[in-house]
Amino acid sequence: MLDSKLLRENSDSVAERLKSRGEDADLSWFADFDVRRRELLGEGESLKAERNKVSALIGKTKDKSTVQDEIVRMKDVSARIKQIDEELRQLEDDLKGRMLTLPNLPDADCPIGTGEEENVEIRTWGEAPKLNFAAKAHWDIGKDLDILDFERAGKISGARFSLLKGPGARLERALINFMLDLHTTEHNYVETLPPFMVNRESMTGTGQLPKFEDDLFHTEDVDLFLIPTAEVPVTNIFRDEILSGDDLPICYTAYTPCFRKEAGSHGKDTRGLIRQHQFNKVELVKFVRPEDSDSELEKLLDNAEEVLRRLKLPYRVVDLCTGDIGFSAARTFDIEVWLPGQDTYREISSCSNFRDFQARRASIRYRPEGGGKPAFVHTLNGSGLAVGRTLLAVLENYQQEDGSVVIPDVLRPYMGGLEKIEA
RNA sequence: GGAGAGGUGACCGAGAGGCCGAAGGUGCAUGAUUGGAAAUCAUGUGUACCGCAAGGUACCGGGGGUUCGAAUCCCCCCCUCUCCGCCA
Repeated sequence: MLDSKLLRENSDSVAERLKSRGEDADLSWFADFDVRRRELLGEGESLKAERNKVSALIGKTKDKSTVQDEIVRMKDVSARIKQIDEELRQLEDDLKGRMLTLPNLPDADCPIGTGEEENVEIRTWGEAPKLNFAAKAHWDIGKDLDILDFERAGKISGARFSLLKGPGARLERALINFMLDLHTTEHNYVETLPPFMVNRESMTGTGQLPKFEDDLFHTEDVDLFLIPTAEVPVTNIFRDEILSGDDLPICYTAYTPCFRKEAGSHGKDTRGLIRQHQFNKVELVKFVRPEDSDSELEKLLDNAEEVLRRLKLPYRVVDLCTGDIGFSAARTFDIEVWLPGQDTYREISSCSNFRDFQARRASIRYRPEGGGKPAFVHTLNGSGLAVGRTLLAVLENYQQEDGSVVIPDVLRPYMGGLEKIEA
C-alpha cells in the first residue's frame, strides 16, 4: 500500500511513477475521499468530545433528575454520531479498497519500459554446454528415462500437473535439500516450514489480494487459499508486529509447494515442467532496515545465483523494467537459466525489493535501536530457486548423447552417490 | 466433534458500567552512583488519526447491540489452552 501522505502531497509525481509501469494514473478520487473523510472526522470527533464531557458530568452527578435534559440531549448526539460513523466507515472501506489495488512505485533506478522486451540484461555466467548432438527437451529426456510422466499426471489431476518417478523424484528432493542446506549453513538463513494454506489477511498483506484472486486456488467450505509462493506465509509471520531494531535483518528460507491457477496463460508453455499448477520452490525472505534494503537485495540475489553456480548451470541476470515488475515490487532482478532443449534462457528466480509496500499492508514495523517511533521495515524476497525448473535445467544441460543424464557433483551426496541417470 | 478456561500495552499481568489509555511488574530510555560494569535509586516510556498549535478522537481478539456513558453487560464470529473423543 502506498503512503497516503505521499498521495496527498505529491499525487502528481506518484501518478507519473505509476504511469511508468503502465498503470492508469488518475488519482483524483483520492483527494475527493480525503476531503470528505476529514469533514466527517472533524464533525464526529467534536460531537464525541462533547458527549464524553457531558457523560462525565452525568456520571459525577448524584441526583440524576437534575441532568435529565442533558441525558435526553446526548441521546440525539449519540444518534448523530452513529450516522457519521457509518458514513465514515463506508467511505474508509471504499478508500482502502482502492488503495489496496494501487501497485507499488518503481524505484528511481528501475529501467523504464513497457514490457519484457525492455528488460536489461546485466550479466551472464557460465557457458552453454557444447553438445555434439541435437539437444532434447526435458519432457523427452524424462520420458525416455521413465522418470517424468505427464500422461498419468493428467489422468490423476489434469493438465499442468506432473509425476516424477524413481531417480527423477529423488532428484527433486535432492535439489530441495541442497538448496536449503546451502542457504541455512552458508548464507545464514533460518529454515522455516510454514502453512501451505493461508487466510485472506495474509494474502492481502503481501499483495495477492484483492486484485489477483482469480490466480489463486481457494478452498470451498472454509475461506482459505493455497499459497502461490512461500513469500505469503513467511512474510506474514510478523504481520501486526513491532520488531526490535537490533533483531534486523531477519532472513528466512522455506521450502514449500506453490499453487497457481495460471489463469492468464492459456496455451503458453503447455508442454513440460515450465508452467505447472503445482511446483516446488525454495524461497528466501528478508525483513530489513530501510537503509539496508538495497545492499540486502544484492546479497539475496547473489545467494540465489550461488545455487546455479554450484550446479554449474549457465544463467543470466536481468533487471526488470517498470512495465514488467510485479504489483508489489519496487525493483526486481530475474535470474534466467540456460535451457539447451529450448535454446533460450528461462526465468528460474525472481528477487525483489518491496520497500515498505508490504510492510504497510501487513503492518510490520520495527523500533529503531535507542528507541524512537516504530517504522515500517522493508521486505525482500526471491526464489532460491524454483525447484521444478532447476530439475528441468539439470536434465537439459547435463544430457548425454546416449540419453542418460549426469548428476551434478554437488547433488551426488543427496542422490546416494548416483552419478548418472540411465534408461 | 463434545466440555471447560481464556484472549488487556514491546512482554507478563490486574481491572468486572463513569474516578480507566488502563494498577503492578518486566523490558527499554535518561540521570544519579561506579575506575568500568552489575546491582540499586530517581524520572520517563503505547499506537494511529485529525489539528498550524493548544488540544481532540479512536483503540483492552474482530463485528454488532444495550446505555447519557462499555475493557467491563448482551449477541455473533475468530483464535489459544486444558480434558474427552477421533486420528497421522
